[in-house]
Amino acid sequence: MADKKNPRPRKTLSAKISKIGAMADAPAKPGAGARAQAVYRALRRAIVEQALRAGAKLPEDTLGERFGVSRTLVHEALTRLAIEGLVVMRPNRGATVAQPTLEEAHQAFEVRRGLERLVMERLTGNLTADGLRALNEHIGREDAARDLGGPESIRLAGEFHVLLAQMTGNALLQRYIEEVASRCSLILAVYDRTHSPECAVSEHRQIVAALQAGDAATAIDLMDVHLKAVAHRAVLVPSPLADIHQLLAPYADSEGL
Amino acid sequence: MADKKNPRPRKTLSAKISKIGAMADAPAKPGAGARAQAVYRALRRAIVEQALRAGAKLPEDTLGERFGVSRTLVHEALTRLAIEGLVVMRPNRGATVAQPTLEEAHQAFEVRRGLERLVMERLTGNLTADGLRALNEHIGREDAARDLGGPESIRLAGEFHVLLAQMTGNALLQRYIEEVASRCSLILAVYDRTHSPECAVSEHRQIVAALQAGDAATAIDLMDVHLKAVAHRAVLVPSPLADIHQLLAPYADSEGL
DNA sequence: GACGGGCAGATTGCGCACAAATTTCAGGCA
DNA sequence: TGCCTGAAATTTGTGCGCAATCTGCCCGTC
Repeated sequence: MADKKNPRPRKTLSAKISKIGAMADAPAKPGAGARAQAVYRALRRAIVEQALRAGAKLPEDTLGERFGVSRTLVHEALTRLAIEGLVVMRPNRGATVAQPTLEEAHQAFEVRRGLERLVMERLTGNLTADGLRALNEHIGREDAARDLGGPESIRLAGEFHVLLAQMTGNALLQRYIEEVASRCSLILAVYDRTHSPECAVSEHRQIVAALQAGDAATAIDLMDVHLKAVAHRAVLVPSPLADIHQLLAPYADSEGL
Repeated sequence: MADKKNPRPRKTLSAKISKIGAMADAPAKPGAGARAQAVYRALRRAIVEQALRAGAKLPEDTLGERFGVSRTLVHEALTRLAIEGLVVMRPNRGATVAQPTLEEAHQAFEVRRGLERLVMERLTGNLTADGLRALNEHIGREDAARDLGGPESIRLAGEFHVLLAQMTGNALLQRYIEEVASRCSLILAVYDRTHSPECAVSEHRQIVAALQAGDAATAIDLMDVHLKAVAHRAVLVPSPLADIHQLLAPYADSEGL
């Protein structure tokens, strides 16, 4: 009632904010700029855990509706994922979950080896008691998730490496490891149907042991072997459906297409 | 359109778009999504060449006005630069050119050493004749720009490393090198008042020579020494800010904005 | 004269709408 | 039957505006 200057039907969107905040790790705070981040994290996890398969379409409208935000924020989240290589955005054609080629897979693992080597060098003999406990705890979770099947265990395996990177105290290194680990997870999702987390977990144990022992050379070597093993498994078992582009490459080339 | 039996009624436009996206200096017609990219590149160059000093404010309105685009696109460009660490965006407070701390500087150079080592490993003994010529050509340009002073020569020094990364054929590695090299350029802009490109150029020469000779160990070592030498000059130096419109004029022109 | 409230200007956060480009689909013509 | 054509339906590109937030300034009070 009161004055006519008081038409205030704005404010209508606050309710949805808390929903977004709840699904990510942000509290029920109406923080500015936090919602795009939340969408970004949600999508990233969905991709890494294969809830969104490689090649899946990601229409901004649909996602915005689902998350309760406008296309603006979805677009920002997608842009970010595109920069990280988890999704591809083609002009006027929309975004889809990326389908890394075999070559891209090799490149990702190559870069990853270089970065993880830095982590090993940095961490050897520098593990705190807290850090060591956190690592063992995480490995325990990996162990527990081993029977739960692929998605969860793929994510945990990646997070082990992120945890290591975190302990270096090098924020940039951590970011790069996060990024390349996500990408590698996607690659495994595409190329490695029979992900066998058992060996990965035991390899993680060995790496931690070498770090604890202060044996840099062994730690680096173990990490290298570990990553090569993971990459090798993936390459050996290509999924025909997802790999169709790669399979047809020579035939397309031979016809000049 | 009579005799030509080209079966691509729908391919025409997409081909045109990708062409526009591919060319780096065509100010004529803006393609989809290309304008945000142009703003991004203009700002990135402006920062790397120190036209925009560390700490400078970057209001979306002002930049949009200067580049002739709306805040939407400026915001996208700034977001990207923020992800790369060249600018800082604080909620509701706007974006500024990043001011890396000494610790961040060390971290950046540490990661960079790891990445550049990968490049050296990859390139040793694998330089093509074309590649070698391109490298020498570039070094020639660095030489020529040596007398022209700071900005140009800082940019060229960074691009030398990008050129090397490009030759590995590893797109991800190239992207990371571009990113970390930009950041290092900003760091040098902040901490290194007496940038002496002379030694850098001669070091670049030595690196190419080692690569050509196929001497991996030497190449890696040279690169390591080179980066450590560059990083070693860390002296704090405050500097005033200047008018954004004028500073950005050449960068806007070069992108056709 | 210093401190605190708050008012005004400057900027960002973000939803929204219109235009352009793409894909889909229905009908028409060899 | 099948390809070509074109219009409708989707979906992205991007400018725009309002509300919220932040900052600086002015002023009343102790």
